[in-house]
Amino acid sequence: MLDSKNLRENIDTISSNLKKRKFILDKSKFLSIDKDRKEIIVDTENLKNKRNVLSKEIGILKSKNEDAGSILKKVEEINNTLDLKQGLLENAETQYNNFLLDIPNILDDSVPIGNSDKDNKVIKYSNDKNLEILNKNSNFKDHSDIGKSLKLYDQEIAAKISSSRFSLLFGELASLHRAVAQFMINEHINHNGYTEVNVPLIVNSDSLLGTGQLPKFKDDLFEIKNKKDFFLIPTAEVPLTNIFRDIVLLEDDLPVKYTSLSSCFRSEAGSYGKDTKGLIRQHQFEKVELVNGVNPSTSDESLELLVNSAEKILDLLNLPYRKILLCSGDTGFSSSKTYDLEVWMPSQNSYREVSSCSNFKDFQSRRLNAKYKNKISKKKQFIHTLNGSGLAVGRTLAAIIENFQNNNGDIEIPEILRPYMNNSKIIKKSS
RNA sequence: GGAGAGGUGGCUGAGUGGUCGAAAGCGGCACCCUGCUAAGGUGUUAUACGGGUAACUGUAUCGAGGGUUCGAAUCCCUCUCUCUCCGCCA
Repeated sequence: MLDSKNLRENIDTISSNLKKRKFILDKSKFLSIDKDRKEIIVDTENLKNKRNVLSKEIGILKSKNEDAGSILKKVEEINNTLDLKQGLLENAETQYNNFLLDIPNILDDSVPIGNSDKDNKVIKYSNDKNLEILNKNSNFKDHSDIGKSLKLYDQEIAAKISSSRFSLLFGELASLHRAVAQFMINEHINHNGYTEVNVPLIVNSDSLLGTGQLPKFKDDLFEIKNKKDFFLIPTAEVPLTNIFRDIVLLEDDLPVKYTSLSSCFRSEAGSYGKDTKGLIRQHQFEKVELVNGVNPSTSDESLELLVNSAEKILDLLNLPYRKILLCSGDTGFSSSKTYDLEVWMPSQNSYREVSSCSNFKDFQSRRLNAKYKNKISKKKQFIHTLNGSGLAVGRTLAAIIENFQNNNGDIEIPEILRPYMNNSKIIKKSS
């Protein structure tokens, strides 16, 4: 949510900024909504003031045992008009709030202008030497076929147990999955300054409103039916970021950096027929999430650090990937600037997103009411929040399987993961 | 799941219908004192939004939402969270 004061005072600048992401701000509508609301507020406040003054007089008269009849009548009149105004006020407030909630975040100046993902800017390609080796593999298969032929992956049984878009991993592939997750979160804890948090996987609607999944993106969520106001988390961003909701941090405590390995649940409504094979698009998947609450003066640097932490995982796994700066048209609603990391998926001959790192500035913290106390001004100010995946575990596993497959269908275990796999080097078909 | 108790300012804790945004203490801040010295004194100290150059001033907020009333921290209803006991349980 944008700062309404800022919007009022800089409406032209903000409007042209939002235009970059194809959002047309109805300036005159905002100004009139804003003005109407204010007039009604001033109006009702004045009436309330009158009532308060008169009520006090009544109290004084009554304590002296004097008659307060005439004043009572006046107050009654005031209350009647106040009742009428109340409806108007509520109406004006809803209009005002809805208008503000529908406005996306202001884009950072460094975000390239563009319409779609085609206009995203590639910052760099990494580890691309693997690419050549892979292209020479004549028996090349996708990760789900490799898993199946090793008898370590099954989607059909998962469909029986649950439904489509679920998977079962067996044996060493299950272990490898766990190893990937362990490795990732350990990196962030041990080398990137993160505090591990174990979070609730079920959250209430307030939390989802705070991070922006609600009200706009309800269809993407799993809602728990028999328990009202319960949802499965689509990402650990929700519980982690909501740690900051309604609290005031000390400036010296910033930045606060939390990480969590959690399951994530997404309904994937509207993606029928897309990525039906394999681990790419599942209703349930694991992800290591990184969340920062920072001093507003340092959030630009924090975003770079955050994306570097995620990149390092791919580097250490020696997976080919590219780093992308999303263009104005592709940057998410709440984000002011977003980097994506995309890992090379040879079977699809394309790069697939494994991480998305965003700086929300004060857009989320305003909704969350997440503040810190400024040491100099002693004022409470909104923190800046950031988050990023570090990384999506299932997709990373798929990328490992595909990029580290051998001609004979075995999977080589990336060196950095071997300590997590009893030092074995390879996953072979058991005969 | 059953029974009970309770949610008041940074903290502790008064306040059961009327000059209560809220006593007192602690803590914080400012100044003063400097032979009561790991002390003493005085003052000050919530947040959000609005009006005013400013002094100042208005409205709202005592877990949340609704209700009663001219007037609610205080009465009624619903919800929620915490604590204690019992049951169940990984």
